[in-house]
Amino acid sequence: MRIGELSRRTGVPVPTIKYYVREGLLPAGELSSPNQASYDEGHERRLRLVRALLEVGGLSVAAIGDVLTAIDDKEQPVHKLLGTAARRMVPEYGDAAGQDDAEAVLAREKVARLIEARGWHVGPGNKAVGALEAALASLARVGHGSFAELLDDYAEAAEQVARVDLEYTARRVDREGLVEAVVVGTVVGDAMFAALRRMAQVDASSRIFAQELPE
Amino acid sequence: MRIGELSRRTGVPVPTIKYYVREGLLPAGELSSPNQASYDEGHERRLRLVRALLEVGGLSVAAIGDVLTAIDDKEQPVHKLLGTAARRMVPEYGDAAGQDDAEAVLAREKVARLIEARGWHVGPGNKAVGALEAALASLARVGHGSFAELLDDYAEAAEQVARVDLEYTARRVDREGLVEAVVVGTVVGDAMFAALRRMAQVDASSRIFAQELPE
DNA sequence: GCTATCTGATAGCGCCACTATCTATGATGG
DNA sequence: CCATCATAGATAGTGGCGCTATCAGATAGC
Repeated sequence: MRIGELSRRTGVPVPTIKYYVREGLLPAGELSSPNQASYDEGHERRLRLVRALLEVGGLSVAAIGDVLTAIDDKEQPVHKLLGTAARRMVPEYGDAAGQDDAEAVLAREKVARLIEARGWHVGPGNKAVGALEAALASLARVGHGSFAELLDDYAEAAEQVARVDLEYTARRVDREGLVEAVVVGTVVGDAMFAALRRMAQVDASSRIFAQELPE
Repeated sequence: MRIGELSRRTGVPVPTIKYYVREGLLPAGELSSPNQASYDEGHERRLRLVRALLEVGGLSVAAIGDVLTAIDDKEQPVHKLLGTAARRMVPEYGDAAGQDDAEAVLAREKVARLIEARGWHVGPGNKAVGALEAALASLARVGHGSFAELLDDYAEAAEQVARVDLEYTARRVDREGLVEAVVVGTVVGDAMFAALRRMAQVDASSRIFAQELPE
């Protein structure tokens, strides 16, 4: 198919597709003549993936580029690859936690204790660890440090979710499918859970307020 | 305190503080003379809240402005206020789901069935519902529609989290504290859970890969 | 041949979260 | 009292990002 049809099928404007190709998010079409290129279902699929990561996952174009480059690198062993993928999918909270004040220190301790208690095999270099520390430090700074008491309940729920996530990815057989499943699952899974949490919150609070305010 | 000290205490540059005041995120300092204003702990607290919503929550300045305006509006009844707060804290997936193709229709059905099965009291106008629909539609479009099979497990975990969220907010007595707790809990809670999920995933997959690749 | 479409390249746009600079004023310390 | 510093308020500018517009030259398909 030509670029116009690709655009029509996916709803992505032609100049935007070209932009993605320039940025390395999408391989160029195969040239049949100096100014004619043809695109296949692989391109379409990749393009939809890019849009999902952008719109649902909120990833930046640069981050998507990194993740996809890792996916396409046939050399890298799978577990390393999953690492890069995961690393680029966590937003940078680096400077947010990097204040290194009392709250940051306490947050690090709390996270270390949690990991210890859970027996999790996660190194301190993990970005998610930093993100969690940043979140806890931030809570303390805004005077909601006690929200951290819910940490264990959150962790419990997170373990449940991670379990089914892993079951899902375990179904994949081929390498590319596996990594893609991880990427999609991680990114879209976040959005899914956040939405479900909101819905469950609304439901729970409507039950409470319905009693108190029966108007 | 003067603006310089506020800046030092929070690590936010003076021009940025002024910018926030202009944008309505922060009330102006009390003028003691035409070019001297004093700020108190209330300002400091609010400023920290703004930074938390920006850095951890990833909210836009405009969204934060809306949420804070709602918090400060002493007229509005609490439940309406919680509504506005929640509405502005969900990113706009509107046009992402708005393709109205087969996937979108199926996603809507799935979500409706889930709400039905869970007995949740959530209207279809709820933004979280739209976000979930968008996520599911997106999954289907990238060929990972079967990820939606995990929906029920996700919902279960979300209910657990929402339960403890509600318990936390129920402790608040004063109006402002309540709303703030909801805002902080929602926004930072998302980040917290996402980080925990990553960590749990890493742990779970390390257990699997440790067996397969005992290097 | 004619029109619609294409490639590849370059430049520009709109938004956003700041940041820089300026003037006029006042605070502060020796 | 005066030099120095900080401040308020206003306006303009910056850098990054995700596109979007425009163009020249070439080709497709009728």
